[in-house]
Amino acid sequence: MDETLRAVADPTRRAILRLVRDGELAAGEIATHFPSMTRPAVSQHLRVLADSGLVEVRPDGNRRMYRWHREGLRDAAAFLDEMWSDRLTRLKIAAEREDWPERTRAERAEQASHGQQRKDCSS
Amino acid sequence: MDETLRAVADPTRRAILRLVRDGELAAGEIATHFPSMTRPAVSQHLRVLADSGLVEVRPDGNRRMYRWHREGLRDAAAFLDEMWSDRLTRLKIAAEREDWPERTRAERAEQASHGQQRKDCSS
DNA sequence: GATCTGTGTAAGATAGTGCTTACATAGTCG
DNA sequence: CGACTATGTAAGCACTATCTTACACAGATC
Repeated sequence: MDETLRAVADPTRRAILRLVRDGELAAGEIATHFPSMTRPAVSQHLRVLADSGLVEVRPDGNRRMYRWHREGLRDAAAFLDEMWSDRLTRLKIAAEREDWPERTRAERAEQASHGQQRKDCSS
Repeated sequence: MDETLRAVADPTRRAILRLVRDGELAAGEIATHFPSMTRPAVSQHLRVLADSGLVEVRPDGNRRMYRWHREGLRDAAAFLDEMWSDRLTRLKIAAEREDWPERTRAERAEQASHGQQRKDCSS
């Protein structure tokens, strides 16, 4: 998840993600969208995105086609939702679990880091 | 937004955010949660979080109280929602705007970087 | 097979991050 | 005031990130 968030923190990489979000594009095609930067630089960004699971690669003859991989953002989205939900919501959840917030503040911080899927609200 | 995402990409800083999410804590109090690291290191993390707008600071006598600032994550959340929403949803939005996707792929990638608020679905 | 095209990788320069120790500063309390 | 407490800042160091140029290599094409 560190890797994912760090990957997404770069504006060039976010722009690449938007380019490949709907359909796949060849590496060179992607590179032409960034005339201010050399092709190898773009290639390295693509590698970072692929390593963090944000895009998938498919060889096509000579070329390598990149496409957006939705699941790559799942953990990051889960973190944001966890942070975003308000105190009342989380208190209610805690109450349903018969947890007592004061006792579990640290524990929840711990457990929340590796479970919990995103509430799907837009797809 | 780069700054925000980069701030959140660090696991120590995410842990700090969870600590101050519900109520404010003094810097020293926060530092005690990270025995593996010196107090100045934590102080520097707090500075990064404050600079990126993810926490707010309030002097209290001798101490400095930190608390979670929800709006700090807004742009980051908006980006995730933009990426997360599926092709059909975005096509529908484009249709309502009378945009034609093929023509506007690059344009949307451009404009999407600085508008659009998050659909609030958990608070 | 020779060559062109598309693409990744290596090496190196430069800048940035994240820690540590040592120090500075501001408020509190006797 | 003087000492104690809470905290930020400075300097330095190791490590990492992000570029560039030069090169390697696989697949297409003649």
